[in-house]
Amino acid sequence: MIDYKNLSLANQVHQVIEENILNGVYKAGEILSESKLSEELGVSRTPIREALTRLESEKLIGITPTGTVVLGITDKDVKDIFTVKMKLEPLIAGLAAENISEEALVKLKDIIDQQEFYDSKDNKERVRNLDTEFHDTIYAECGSIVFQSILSPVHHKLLKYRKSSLENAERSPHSIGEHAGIYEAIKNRDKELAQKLMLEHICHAYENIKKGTKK
Amino acid sequence: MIDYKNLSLANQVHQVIEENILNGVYKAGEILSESKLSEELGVSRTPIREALTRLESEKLIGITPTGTVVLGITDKDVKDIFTVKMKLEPLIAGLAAENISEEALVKLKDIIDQQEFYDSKDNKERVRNLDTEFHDTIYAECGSIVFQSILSPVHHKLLKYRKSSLENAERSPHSIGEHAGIYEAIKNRDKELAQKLMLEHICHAYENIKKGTKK
DNA sequence: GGGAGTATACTTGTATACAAGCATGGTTAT
DNA sequence: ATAACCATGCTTGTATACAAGTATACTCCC
Repeated sequence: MIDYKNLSLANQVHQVIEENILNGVYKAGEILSESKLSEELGVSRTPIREALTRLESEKLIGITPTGTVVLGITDKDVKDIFTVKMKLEPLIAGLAAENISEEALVKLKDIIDQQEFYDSKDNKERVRNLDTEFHDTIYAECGSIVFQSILSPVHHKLLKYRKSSLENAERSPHSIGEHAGIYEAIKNRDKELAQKLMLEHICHAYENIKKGTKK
Repeated sequence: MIDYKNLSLANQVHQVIEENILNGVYKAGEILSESKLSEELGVSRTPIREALTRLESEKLIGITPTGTVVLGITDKDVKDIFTVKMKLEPLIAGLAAENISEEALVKLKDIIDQQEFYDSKDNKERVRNLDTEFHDTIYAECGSIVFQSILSPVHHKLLKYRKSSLENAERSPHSIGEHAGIYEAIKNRDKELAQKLMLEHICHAYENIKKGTKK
């Protein structure tokens, strides 16, 4: 399977703008102009528009004939996202335990190993990106395009909040340990355990985020 | 709130292509060409591309540098969609019972009245479109952009299957009756009842669809 | 006849030019 | 001074031209 993502300017633009929104560089309420983005990023309006179109379907921005406004995500959105994750993601973990391929198992193990490595090097950003990769891999291997298409964008939106959570020095090793547990359960094809551990993993992540946003 | 949907060619194109995919006019595996769509629909490639970009994020098509392939939805997707709906939509109904505005209540009532009217006129298509409007209104009124953005596209994907279900002569009045029950519960701000009735409504719809696809 | 190489006709991806609408600010007239 | 009107510069929306890559089919050579 060829990964075309690296080839397209529009995809790169999408990632950049998405990250800027989630990290607060483009703040909620701010007006984005296609022309300005075009100049800033050094590409024409066409790939910019394509990226904006996708960001709109993710509800991160709102496009009107008179301007494009940043919506971003609120604390309430985060709460709702975790509600969705708690309801659906254990199911996914169970499905993955049934359907995952051997290559994907190797990939999951590799992600966990890398997470441990970069955590020991205190490279938070890599750990965070690998967290996304871990969950995305499970989404991709559950065998359901419906669940994948719902959870993948939803999980991505937690970027900023995962950032504050995983930068909590205590949370990071716990999270990686939980990943390892989930991996083992999936590897052993233990559907029930995978579901249980995934639910706990999400609950812990949410509790940690709540702690982080309150202080 | 102004509805800009009617103004844009790209939105119209999106609707047309989406409908053609869901209704099987464009079959799974078929290759769509931007140029051909452009000629067929009488617009330039630009709005076509915008529509295809959105359809890709809905996972109804897959875009590669060598062509655009129709993915459509399978029976398994429908099963997964109902799993998602059963998990999330009762929550939404409960939230709507808490948050819905008076105008939206009037709108829901009006939708139900129209459904009864068009059902008596045997206008299945209008009944079906009103079903979408009923659920979309509840999504919009639950006060959560996250839930709305997940459930709205997911519900839309059932178009073809809703078609076969609601064209079942017996299901249609039942469905409308269930809508009325949900409306009453939301109007009375009875959260628990709204949740319960919504779950039942979805279960019935799914059972009916299963019956329809098996024969 | 079969195989290799090339040309052609597609595909998506990108850039740019043009159109229409709106908001804002300046200017002019009262 | 104030109000109305007009022009200017923005916005998104659309069309079109060009670029790069690929698959296929045809032709030529062996």
